[in-house]
Amino acid sequence: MRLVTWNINSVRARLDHVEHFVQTHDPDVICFQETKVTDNEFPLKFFEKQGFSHYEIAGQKSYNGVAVFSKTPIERLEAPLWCGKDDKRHLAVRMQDGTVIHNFYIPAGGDIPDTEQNEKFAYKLSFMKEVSAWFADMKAADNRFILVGDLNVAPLESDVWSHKKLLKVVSHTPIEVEHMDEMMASHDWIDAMRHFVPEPEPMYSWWSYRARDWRTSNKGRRLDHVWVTPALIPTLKAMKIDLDARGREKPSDHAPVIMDFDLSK
DNA sequence: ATGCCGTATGATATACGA
Repeated sequence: MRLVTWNINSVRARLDHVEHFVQTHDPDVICFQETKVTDNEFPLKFFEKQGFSHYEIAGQKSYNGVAVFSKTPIERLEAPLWCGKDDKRHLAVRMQDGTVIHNFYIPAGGDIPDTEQNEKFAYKLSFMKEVSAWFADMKAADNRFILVGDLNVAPLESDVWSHKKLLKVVSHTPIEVEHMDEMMASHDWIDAMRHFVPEPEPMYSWWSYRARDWRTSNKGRRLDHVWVTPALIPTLKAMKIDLDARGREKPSDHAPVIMDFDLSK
């Protein structure tokens, strides 16, 4: 099973990118974040043509929005209204074999890493707190859960181009890393990307649009994640961050992350 | 990295991203 997570930064602005990606990599399931479109405006016919007959979408106008497309049937699961907001940042689905996929778009958190001065930062931390409590409540040793998405935190030193320079930059501050550590501990989540690229090897999935030459300067951050519960560790087969997608004309600022599983194990 | 950019919107400026 080939699973992809991709912050697409507007699905309608990126259909040619999706088509090229699907033809090149043939994923079975794609989890999108930042679709930026209401459900009734979603280009569903395009995805059906690409071979994805099964989907769940949760969108709104302009901001946020998540979607899951699958070649095999998926069933949507109930999930909370995080922080009391219907912000379209989470979709939970179950595949036919019982594996559950959680697709998240965690709030970016604004510019100032201070909960007093910046309510977006407070919202980001509260969101992570609520997610942690929710997963802690449903913890069971045999759960086969996958959590993917744009989590908007680069927790490790080697997840950013300069640990020192980003310590006070939202996405890599110690308080955010603490909240992410708590989230990981809440269900014994394993960082499946780091399973394949251990520290201290740098690993990034996002590069700012503002860099003149993102590939050469390589001032990236690893904001996109694939986590699995311990029962799924033996099923992990391969991982790739598709830098080619980031290098195409008018790309998303996030690269797709591809994870291959052997779920028969 | 407070920026050299990009997306969306009853838009010709503004909110948001990170």
